[in-house]
Amino acid sequence: MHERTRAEWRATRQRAAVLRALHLHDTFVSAQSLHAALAADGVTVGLTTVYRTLRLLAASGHVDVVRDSAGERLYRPRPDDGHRHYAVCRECGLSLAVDSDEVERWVARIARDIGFHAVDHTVELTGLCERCRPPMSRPAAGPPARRRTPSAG
Amino acid sequence: MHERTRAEWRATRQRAAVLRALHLHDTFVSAQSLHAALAADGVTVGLTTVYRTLRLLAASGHVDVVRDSAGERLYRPRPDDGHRHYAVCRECGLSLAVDSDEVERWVARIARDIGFHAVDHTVELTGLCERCRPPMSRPAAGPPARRRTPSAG
DNA sequence: CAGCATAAGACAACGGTTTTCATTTGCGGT
DNA sequence: ACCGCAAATGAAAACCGTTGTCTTATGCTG
Repeated sequence: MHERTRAEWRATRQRAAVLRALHLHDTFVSAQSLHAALAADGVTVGLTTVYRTLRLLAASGHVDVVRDSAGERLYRPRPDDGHRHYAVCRECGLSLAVDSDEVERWVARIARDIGFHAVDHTVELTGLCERCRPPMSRPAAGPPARRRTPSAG
Repeated sequence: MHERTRAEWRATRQRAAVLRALHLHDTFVSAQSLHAALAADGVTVGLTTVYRTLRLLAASGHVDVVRDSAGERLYRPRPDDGHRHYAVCRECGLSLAVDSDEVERWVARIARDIGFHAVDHTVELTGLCERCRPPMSRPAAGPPARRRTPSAG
């Protein structure tokens, strides 16, 4: 079978839109938020298509995926440096890439110790960023950052 | 208000059953598996009650919760030593408690570095245990361990 | 430009979990 | 031991994110 190297990624208005919207965010976003943002921008893309596109992007390693506490998948374009671990503020959604060499090494060692193969790992840090201080005894240090689900402006 | 220290955990047949069933397993189990196992044992407990009980146990820190790749919650009683991290075999469900001091320290340091407060972390290792070697070039070294969803025998 | 495989979109289906609400039941007070 | 009530149970429906189905539309390649 002499398959010519045909384009494995067809360029469509919708995919471009999803990509663009995705890159407008500095935080992890859910498929639904993205769809809503698109719609709010007057761009009509089917929810199904958003899901499909994100799934493709995730499968091809172009975006990172985390799960929030409710089990919802949140997406974010993977930065050039290949970072794969983040600390996510559970108040405003701010996500910071985190130096993860140490965990990688730790995981590798554990895997060897217990005789596990093909070990995959999930490391998720959630907390409150500096702007979203804990509610207890808050000295009113400015308003907390906005919540996720941005207006995609 | 002079509240007598009243039992904040009412003893019921159902809760005892869920607890007992939970402790019969050496692996993480889903609420549904547990419910099925109970039923197979002739113990009738509503699925709702299983969910509720597990939620309570998780909230009070008596069980650990992980999420499988499908987003399903899996539960396991927390051992006395307070371990909270496991390596789970994605083939047979075998779970091994893992020395997690190093991650704890790592998490604490990261939290300090980036200025996050009240940081919570999820560390999940999934792989193939020794009995469930990778399918590629397997030397037929005995059958893989049974899958999860045990018969609660 | 034609043909066709791929993609989009609307909608239904799915699966796990939670809510609802009427009914039952532990448990503390008397 | 009995009462009463808040807490717990359970069946069914609601929920919600996600995926499947199937028809129509549309890039792409020849």
